This record gives sequence, structure tokens and C-alpha cells, in this order.
Amino acid sequence: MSDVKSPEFPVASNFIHSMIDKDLEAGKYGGKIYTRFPPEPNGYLHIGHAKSICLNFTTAQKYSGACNLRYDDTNPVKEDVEYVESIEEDVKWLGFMWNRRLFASDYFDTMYECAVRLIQKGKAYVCQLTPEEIREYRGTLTEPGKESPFRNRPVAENLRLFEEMKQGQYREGEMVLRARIDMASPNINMRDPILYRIAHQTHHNTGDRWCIYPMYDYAHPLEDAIEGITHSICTLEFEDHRPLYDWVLQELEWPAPPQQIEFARLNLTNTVMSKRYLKALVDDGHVEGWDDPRMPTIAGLRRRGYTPEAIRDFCERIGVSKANSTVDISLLEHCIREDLKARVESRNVVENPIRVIITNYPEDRVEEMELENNKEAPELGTRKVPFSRELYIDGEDFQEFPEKKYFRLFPGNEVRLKGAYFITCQQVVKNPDGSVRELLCTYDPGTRSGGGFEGRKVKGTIHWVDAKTAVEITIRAYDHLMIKNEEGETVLNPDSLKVIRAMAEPALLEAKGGERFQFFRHGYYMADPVLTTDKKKVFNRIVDLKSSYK
RNA sequence: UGGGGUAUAGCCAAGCGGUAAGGCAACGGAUUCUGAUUCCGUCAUGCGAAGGUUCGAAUCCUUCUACCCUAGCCA
Repeated sequence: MSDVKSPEFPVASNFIHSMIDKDLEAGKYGGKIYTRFPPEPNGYLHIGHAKSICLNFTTAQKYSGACNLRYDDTNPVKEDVEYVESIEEDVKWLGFMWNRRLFASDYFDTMYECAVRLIQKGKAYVCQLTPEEIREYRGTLTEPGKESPFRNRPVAENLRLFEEMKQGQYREGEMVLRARIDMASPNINMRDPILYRIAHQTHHNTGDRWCIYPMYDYAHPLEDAIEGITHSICTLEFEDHRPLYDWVLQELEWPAPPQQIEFARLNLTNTVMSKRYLKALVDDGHVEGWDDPRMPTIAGLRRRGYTPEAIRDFCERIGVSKANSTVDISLLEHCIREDLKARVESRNVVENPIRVIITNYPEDRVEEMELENNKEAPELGTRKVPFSRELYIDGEDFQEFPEKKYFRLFPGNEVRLKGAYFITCQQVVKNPDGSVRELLCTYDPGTRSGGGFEGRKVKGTIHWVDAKTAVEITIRAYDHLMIKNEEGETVLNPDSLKVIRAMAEPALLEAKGGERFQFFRHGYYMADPVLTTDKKKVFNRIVDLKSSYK
């Protein structure tokens, strides 16, 4: 195979690498390791797949090999082209490039020939038991199975029947091709597992060319072997299938067969990962689609504002092992904050705005205040923001009756307006209904930011926007899609999406879909690439600022 | 109940006979023109339990225990 490598990323060592190291020391595989990422195109990729993608691609990278993207499309009833397109996009977006992009269904001819060989060897037979009978004959966890009456059919008859199955002469469920192994095996997977079933279905790739389709346990080892995969990395539930994986390749006398290694799939707190459930959320209209920013899909995380760098970093940090585990979602959130804080610009945005009038500031005066875009990254420069007599401050930055240890604005208190002046709240003006209408404040002209004023300190600094030039934006703030109720069951969170109106500095009018910012005090946001238009700016909250106040 | 796995801190996770890495979370403290960031510090005499081998055990042996997977013509 041609060795097209993905961009190189740092790789943390894990138990799979240790196993590979031993193989390599034993002189196996000629020093190169080939892997594959084999999704079934029956849904969108999620963060759990990202773990597998990172593992497979970086492992191949580490050992000078390559990784294929292969669609495991052996069951036409569940699969769709919509999904193959999204999968490709998501893998690329994560930053990986496959060596080859393949369909398992492209190997159907080879798989068929291999099945014929197994029949010829007496290792497979056509069975006409009904599905119910097959289940009964299989036995139970504690009782051995019974042999099918068709088990000792002559080879020639098996060959003829299998050919006829392929020709479409039988109905679905009427017969199957089975491996001839051991009905008394303690491993139920070895009790004459089904190799081929009949399905008169149109396949997204092969159309109506086939009406028999191979089962996963038979197809997968062949797919790996055909592609020259050395290590077939899959999840824990396939551990019991490994003897069958090995059996197929051994009976076919495949030289240098690949080896299957299992690892634990990713679980995240407050997150549902099963494709079945995610599909139901989409189909039942609980979310806007597979790319809803609340979804744990790659597409959802992308639209929410997560970066590929953050997701890759997360996948490195969680490690790889065989222990069932549930990673705390706060680690993922840490990764995106860590990535964004160094490269994203800040903007002043106030939620639940409160009007502030600086009574001693000239009515017609406008100043340009220079604000740092990112304190941690001076190379991101500064921007100019207008400042005048009437401003808005954030609803959370004023308390008429301050709680203990509150050191932002309250009557009689002085705070700094970030990048501007000290102001003191002199009077609270109320609406007829008792709510706060506006705050009358005074400013100290000697305290302008950058002026070197050292006369006195204030404990609070708050952000603001100029009332005259402020633009209104819509913020979509997300919470967990799933929460636990009183009974401890995981249920849909009715408050997973909050729409917030906010006032922002005029520069945000220029924001393009996909641009990310830090909104002071509120966390990290991204202009929604789907909803943001020239007239209407919508920002998705990626993640909160980590904070202990509130 | 058969078979296959897994147990190291609140959550992940290194460790592979020489005396418990690291990250997240949490909690202190310093700095701060945003209670963020940054910086420093605390956080398992303990590795599911009990025995045993050894000068020495999370690592080896024995016996338990708990949890996960497995009886699709899904993958």
C-alpha cells in the first residue's frame, strides 16, 4: 500500500503501543504498523469515535505505517450515503488524512470466494433452520448447543445451495451459510456462527448486485487481511469474537494475519453516546440535527466551537486502557479553554444590560478606549472601543444590596471600568414596578486606563459597552442535553438551551461565522456558522469561564 | 449458571520485584485593570479483599469479592 501519512501529532504511549513494541522486537511486521478506522455508515461520528480515530491514526504514525478509512458497510438495511459523507468530513476536520478510503462492500467478491473455499474445506455449510430454530440449537450460556441437521451436508450440495443463495433463489431467512466449528464451545460465538445471510436490499454502494451479505465476524478479519492491516484495534465487546476472527484467517491460511486488540470505549459524564439514542434525539426533533451544538457528535462539537486541537488533546489525555470508565466532562471543557485562551480575542459583551449614566461626563463627548485583545497573547494586539456618557454594564455586575464579599458595583462603591475609568455608583433609579431602570454614577477623570494612576485601588473591575454604539446580539448558551433526575435516571434536560439577548461592542458586528471570542466574564463563544447572517449575529457558548464567583 | 474481561485518589491514568508518575476536579496561598489567567502549595504508609512467597510485592502465587461483556440472520 502507498504510505500516505497524516500530519504528525504528539502521541502518548499506551498498552497497545507496548504490545506493538513487543511484536516489533520479535521481528514481526517489518517495522511498519498498519491500522484502520472502520465505522459503519449508520450515523454521525461522536467524541467516542474521535478516541478511536486518534488512536488508530497516531499509532500508525508512530510506527511509520498508515491508517485507512474503511466503511464497514456489510448491512444494507442500516446504512446511508449521508453518513459516509459526514464521516469523511469529520475525520478530515479532526486533522487526519487516511492512506486509502475504502468500502468493505468492495471486497464482496473476494469474501464470496473465501466462503466457497471454506465450504470446499468442509468448514462451512448451508443451514436451513429457521431463525428461531437456530437460536434454540445454539444452546445457552451454560448449556452446549445442538448440531444442525444440515451440518453434514455434502460439500457439493453446500456449493450448489450457496451459489443459489447468491443467485437470489431464496427468500430472506430461508437459509444461511454457517461456519462449521463447535456447537459445544463455551464461547457462543464459536457455535457454528452465521457467515452469510440473505437480504434482498439495495446497498448504498453495490446497488442490487448482491442479495447475500457477509456478517461482521466473517467480513472484518478479511477486510483487515486484504488491506494488509497489522493491528485491528476495536472495542472491548469484541473480545469474545477474537477466536472467531483468528479462526477465519487461519482456516483460509492467510499469511501474516492481522491481530485484533481491544480497548475500552469512551464514556463521558452527562453524555449519551449510543448512536441509537442520538438518532432518536434527531428523529424525534429534540435537537436541530446531528450537528446541534448540544450533541456529542463531532459535527455538534464543531458547530459549538470546539477545535480539532482541543479534541485531539482530550483524546491524548484520557489515555487508553481496558478498564470500563467514565471520563468527567470537565476534562473536555478544560481542553477547549486551554486551547482557546491563547489564541482567541476578547470582546465586551453584557448580558441583561443595566444602563449606566455618568453624570459628570460631558454629554457630547466620545473617547476611544484601547483594549487588549488577549492579555496572554500580546501579538493579538489591541482594538479601539468608543466610550461616552451612557453605557451598559452586565446585569451580574451590580447588586443593589450586595452580598458578603461582593466587590463589583453597588451603591456607594467604586469600581474600574475595564480599560477606562473608575466610577462610583451614586444613585439607583427605579422603574414604577420597582426594577432597576438605570444607575447614576460619577467618574474620576484622573483614573483613565494607562494613565498611571496609583492614587487608590478598587477591588472590582467590570466590563461595559457604549450605549449609543452597542449592537444587540443573540447568545445561545448550552447546558448538558442529558441530566439525572431525582430517581437517578438519565433524562432530557428541558433547559439545555437558553437564548440570551445581550449588548456587544460594535466590533462584533463584523464577526464571521466560525470566529471565536472570549466574552468577558461569560466564557468562550463562537459565531454560529449556521445562524449568523449579516443582520443577525448569533453566538454559541462553547464553554464557561472557569470561575468561583457567582 | 458457562466463557471472556476489568479492579491504583472524587474522575481518568502511569507503573511490569526496589519502596505509588502525570492530568482533571477540589482546596489553600501569591500576583492580577475582570473572583478568569498565571504562579506556588495540599490532595493514596495506600494499589478491590484476605492469605502466602521474598531482605523487599500494586507488581509473583492462592483463595475470595465486585463490576462489565456474551445466548442478532446488528456492528
